[in-house]
Amino acid sequence: MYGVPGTMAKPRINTMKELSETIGVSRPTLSRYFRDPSAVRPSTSKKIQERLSEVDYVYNFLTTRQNRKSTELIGVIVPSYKDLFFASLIESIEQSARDLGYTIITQSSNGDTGVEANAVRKLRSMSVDGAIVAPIGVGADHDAFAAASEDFPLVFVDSRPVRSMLVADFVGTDNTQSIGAIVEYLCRTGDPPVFLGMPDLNANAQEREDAYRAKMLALNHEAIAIEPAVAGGSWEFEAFGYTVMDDCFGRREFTNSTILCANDRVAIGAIRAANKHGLFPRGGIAGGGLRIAGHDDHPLSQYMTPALTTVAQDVEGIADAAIQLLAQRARGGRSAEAVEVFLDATMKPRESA
Amino acid sequence: MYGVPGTMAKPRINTMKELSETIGVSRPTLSRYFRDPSAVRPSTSKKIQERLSEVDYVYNFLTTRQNRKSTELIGVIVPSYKDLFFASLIESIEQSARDLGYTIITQSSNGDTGVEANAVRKLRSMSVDGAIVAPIGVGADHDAFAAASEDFPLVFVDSRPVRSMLVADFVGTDNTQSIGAIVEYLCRTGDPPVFLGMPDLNANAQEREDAYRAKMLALNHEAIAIEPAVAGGSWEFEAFGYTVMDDCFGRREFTNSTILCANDRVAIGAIRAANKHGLFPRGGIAGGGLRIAGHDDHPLSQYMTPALTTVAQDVEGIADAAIQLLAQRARGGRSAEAVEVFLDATMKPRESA
DNA sequence: CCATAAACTTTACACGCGTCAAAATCATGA
DNA sequence: TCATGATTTTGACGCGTGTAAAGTTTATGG
Repeated sequence: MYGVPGTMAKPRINTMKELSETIGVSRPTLSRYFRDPSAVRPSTSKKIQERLSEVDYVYNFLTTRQNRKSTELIGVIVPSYKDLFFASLIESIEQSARDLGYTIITQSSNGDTGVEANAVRKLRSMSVDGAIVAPIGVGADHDAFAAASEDFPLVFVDSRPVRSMLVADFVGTDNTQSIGAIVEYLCRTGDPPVFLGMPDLNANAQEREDAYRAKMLALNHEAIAIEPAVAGGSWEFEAFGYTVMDDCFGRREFTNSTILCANDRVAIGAIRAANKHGLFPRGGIAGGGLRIAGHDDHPLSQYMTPALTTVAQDVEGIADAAIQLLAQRARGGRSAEAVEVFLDATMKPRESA
Repeated sequence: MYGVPGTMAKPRINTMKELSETIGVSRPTLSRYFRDPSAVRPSTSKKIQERLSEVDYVYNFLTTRQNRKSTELIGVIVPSYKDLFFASLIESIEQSARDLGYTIITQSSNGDTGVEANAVRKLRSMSVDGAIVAPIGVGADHDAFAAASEDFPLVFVDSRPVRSMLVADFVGTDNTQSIGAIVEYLCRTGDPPVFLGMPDLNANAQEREDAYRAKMLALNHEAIAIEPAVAGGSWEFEAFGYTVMDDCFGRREFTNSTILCANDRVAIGAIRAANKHGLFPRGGIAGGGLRIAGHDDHPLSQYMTPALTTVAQDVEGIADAAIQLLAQRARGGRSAEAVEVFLDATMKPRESA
């Protein structure tokens, strides 16, 4: 089937043994060539290379990985694909990994700790060299992670596993710095902000609120957290932000405030609520009354109206640091001490605050 | 490292042989048990199950797949993770696949045909049972796909491969129906729309414009496509939509038109441009003048201001149909004829038009 | 042309599991 | 208790590749 007009297919070679016969070198030599082309004599290397281009040979991924001491596989688990922050993270991880010759196995835990545990188990069964996990946090399967960390290095990103889970590497944004920066900015440019948290699904929820309170205290302002009228157990952050603020604005509360949201997706929902209530009159530009700010620099935040003022996480930096750390651990090059890498976020002042 | 306080780890079992010894059954019996627990005597099944819960055994994924006739691996290739349409698609695919016992290998081609070809090659090396590909289209590596389709069934989703590439299965939205529906809606509720295309990166670009022209013709209206002032070679659709319309609106063109965008991401950029120019005065709600509509029902489209009127693709339906089709092909249950499944999209009238 | 080292070939075993055939054991009913 | 059939065990081979040891060929320098 699948007729391919106009091209004649190269002869298909299925195994390395077969290939070695048609190419005229021994199988071990081929094996060495694939591991490192410069490990064989230049004339041989050239010969292999030439014949290789004339046939259609694909190495057997499964078998090679089984027999290598290292599978060069790295697992990635995120709570959701449908979150552009995680999507950006995966894209960066895939690129950084490609450069180092790693293959990425991505899985979504779908915000479900059971699915997350299964994903971790699958990574164990695949003998990955390491895993990068953006954890769910609340209700995580302690044992699954503990067992996995016996098998391979584990680097948490975005948010740290909840307290007392296990001591492991972490790469992420320093919430104290990032929230501190935007609180400072907001206080400097207008009213001190109130805080709209995110659903309590991972450590960032608490950390960012704590960072907000600390900075407000340091700046001698009263910290005020908006009490959500709805239970926030879901990862639908926009809906959360919208519902909570629609409720507030409906009661004419916070309609003239500066609102710092725990992340951009919540902020996008909040902006939507504000626009519904007509609270950004000047063509969408904040004008001294209501202001809304976020956290993360979500790819669409600049397309909101008003364009969302936020702090940008260094996604590429996080991805790169996580991969590097994993690679070092895999080579046994790091101390046994858990490493925590905190990257700075940078202010993105735009229209909304 | 990674001290785990308070829990005593179960004894680690590495191989099936080891497991069979500690459990007291033979290895082949275990193998049969894992394939189908009901294939062994109930008493044996129970015994295995009990002992299994007392130890920490993970099967070797790599080895099992190597030896099975079917790897139960399905590859997925998308042009980008940072596009919520594809992200939704992947999430749905992963779920549908999970139900059928498949493991998904996801890769992003990053809008690069070279990367796409490599991804296809990797899937071949992994001996996947099949692959679901949202193709780039323009400049695709014909040979890579042709070779792959010799190895395993290939289902294209979202957009069909460019003409003459190869005859393969397709699952996606019927652009004629979806564009037709929204053109009809727009004509019925206001001015007939002009069309703002998407960068010419896959078949949808041309198909949707064709569908627009056909429907306009059928409705006896003049078809007008906005000529983009910028070259649109990138997947940054929001930037494309914003730049093109910012340019138009700056010249006071189309400021009072109904604009149908080829997809929501373009529309989001266009809305941003409109808001920048103050073209949605009534608190963001379209009021008979400028109207903007999209295509896809991007997860954030309802949070735009004005909320984006669009047509929703049946993402779950696409994912499910693709997996089902692949599963049937893998079992050899389908004819050799290429199958094309077209799903209907549903109108999502909101505020923007 | 020969000594020497580098590169190669040959041969062999390993990895962990699927799978098959033959032998041994078990459960069931008469 | 025994015959019978179902289940399990034993032993073996296969998958495609990594890898090591031992022997053979090739390149290099004198």
